[in-house]
Amino acid sequence: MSSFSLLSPNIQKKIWEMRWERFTPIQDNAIPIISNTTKDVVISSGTASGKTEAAFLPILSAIEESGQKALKVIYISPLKALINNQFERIEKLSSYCHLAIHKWHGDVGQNKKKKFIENPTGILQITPESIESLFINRTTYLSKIFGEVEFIVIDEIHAFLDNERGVQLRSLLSRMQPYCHKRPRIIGLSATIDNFDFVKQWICPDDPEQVEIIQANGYEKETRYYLMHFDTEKNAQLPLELYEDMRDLTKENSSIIFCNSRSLVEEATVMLNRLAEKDGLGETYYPHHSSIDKKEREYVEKMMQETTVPKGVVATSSLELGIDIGNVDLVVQLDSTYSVSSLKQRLGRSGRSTGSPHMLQLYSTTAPSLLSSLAVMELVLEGWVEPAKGYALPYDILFHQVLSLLQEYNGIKREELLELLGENAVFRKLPKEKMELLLAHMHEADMIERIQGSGEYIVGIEGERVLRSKEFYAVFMTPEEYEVVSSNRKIGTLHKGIDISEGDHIILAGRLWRILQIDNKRNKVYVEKTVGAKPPRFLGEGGEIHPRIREKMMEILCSDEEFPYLDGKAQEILEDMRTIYRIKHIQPKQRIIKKQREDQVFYTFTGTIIVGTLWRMLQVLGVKAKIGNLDTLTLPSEYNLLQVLKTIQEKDWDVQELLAATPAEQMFFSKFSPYLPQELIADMHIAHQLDIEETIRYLKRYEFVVLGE
DNA sequence: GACCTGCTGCGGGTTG
Repeated sequence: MSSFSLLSPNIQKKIWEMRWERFTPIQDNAIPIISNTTKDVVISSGTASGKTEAAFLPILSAIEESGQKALKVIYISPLKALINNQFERIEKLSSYCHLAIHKWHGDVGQNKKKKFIENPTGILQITPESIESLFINRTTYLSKIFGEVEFIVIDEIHAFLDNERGVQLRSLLSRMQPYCHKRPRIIGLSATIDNFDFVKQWICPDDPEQVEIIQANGYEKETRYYLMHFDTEKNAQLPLELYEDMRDLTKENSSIIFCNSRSLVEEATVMLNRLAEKDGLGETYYPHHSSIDKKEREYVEKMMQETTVPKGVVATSSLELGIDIGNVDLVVQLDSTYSVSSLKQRLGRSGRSTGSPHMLQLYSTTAPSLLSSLAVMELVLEGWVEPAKGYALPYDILFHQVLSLLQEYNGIKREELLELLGENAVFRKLPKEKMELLLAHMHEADMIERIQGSGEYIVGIEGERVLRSKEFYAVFMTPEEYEVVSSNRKIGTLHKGIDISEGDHIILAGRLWRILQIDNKRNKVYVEKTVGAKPPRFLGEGGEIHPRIREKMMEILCSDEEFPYLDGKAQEILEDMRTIYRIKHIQPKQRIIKKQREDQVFYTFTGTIIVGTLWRMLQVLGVKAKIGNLDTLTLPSEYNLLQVLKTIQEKDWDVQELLAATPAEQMFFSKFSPYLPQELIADMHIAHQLDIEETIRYLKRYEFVVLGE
């Protein structure tokens, strides 16, 4: 235990008390670097590898004394639930150190917040949105809170790398800096990710090379996995045999059953409980997704932690991040995930104790889903994950942060504002003239005003309206919802915009309900218990699929490789899909266009952004195409597609042409984009949705083969 | 062709 001697006596005492025999590999690697250097650190490894302790043991040792007088550590989490989980964990570790630990998020009462503000010491656990609220509502306390901070720990940092929420958080970290006596060290905790260069840049843009990456060396748990296929007709309910198989598998094991939609979670829960009832066991499966009431979800989480008999939780990605539901034996994935990192994270949730293997059961219900499941699983086995790439162009968050900054400074000179933005890690690279354009636009719309005389900017009348809303703090979009209520008990929510009527029967939170009344004014739906119902629909958007997954699918189609983890039916379906590729000797460097009687289908096998760009290019050339399942392009057979693709390749594309062909309702859209001038929305659309260079490279890289009827 | 995340201050009412 070489790391042991680096820790303070009180922490050592705690470790003796907990009877730890050894540190995990990640802890052994992290403790010396956090203790003996002043570097920023990323600790990257799977769930349950002891990352929290790897960071907090040395941090608590370092701040044990000074932390009793001032706030020394800010722990930032993407989830309130994670803060609540980690609160107990960190409190336990620090029980001999006399350090205060404070929770601050939307569910924490005003009294506790007031108490902390008056005497900020020790450790603060907080969400990005609540940090935003400090800058807006507690401006006079910022020096007192941030002045002595030495460590900023960011949990699940991978959840912040590619989205607007991460831009907001990174901006807030930059905004903290002027209040801190010295730059706090940033410690990121992450699931396994790729592209560490990007992460280093994110953490410390001024000196990325000083950031140290710590990974567990080599040791990986044994993984057992199996894929079964149950062919299902389009839009039909999943076959009973599938549910029976799933029931058998989860009868004697605790499990998480991941589904790709909330509706399916509801359907599967009811079906599995019916089967369990036949065994005389009653309710042993519980649904978990974001449209189920929070209290109900917390009950399920707690019950999973404490149960001694095998139970199953049927979930969406709501259980993908580190919410503690205890250990489960088995993870089931119903149809392919949309990303490799998602499957990897889900897989990591199985394995009851350190000795027992990860267990994963994949099911597929359609041929394309089988192929995708296989590709994603093979990429997990190869150790590949989607690389972090960031949020392309953050003008929407710039708008948001300008309002928040004006509130924070309560009047600021134009030059000072531009200087602050120029120092901000996420806005510094934006062109000056675009920033000026945004300020002029905000001024014109009364979002901001200039005080006569001093010329300082302040929040304008319209800006107040945006800033003073509780919707302001979070930068991501949320759908409008009804609250579903039964005799004064909250059950969950339904999306507005989905067709529902009084008298409809729905499944929600694993139970069957009849809709009594829809109150559009109060956004409430009143229900009563019933029998016989279908799950409701929810709104959703298609996401982005990385090209590598599609390429892998094509490689699988073109090879003879056998996958021993497939059942007979899956092998049969795969062989079926492979036939035409074998007969025509198709290679992975080729892509095929199947001519049919009335149309032709182009099997692109590349990522969504490239297909989207290609589709827009076809439109500019007057070629009408439809994007279908698996990102295929279907177009009338009269076109000579080979000729068209050649034209696209040789044309000198101007992105403005593609933009001009894009109707307003298909332009980039986010929570704050409606407040931007057209020019900046267009810039964002280009940066986020179009990739001419990659699309041309794709066309050059592959050979396209036309197959007849 | 989907999923997930977050939130102030204040006024008015209710509950222990």
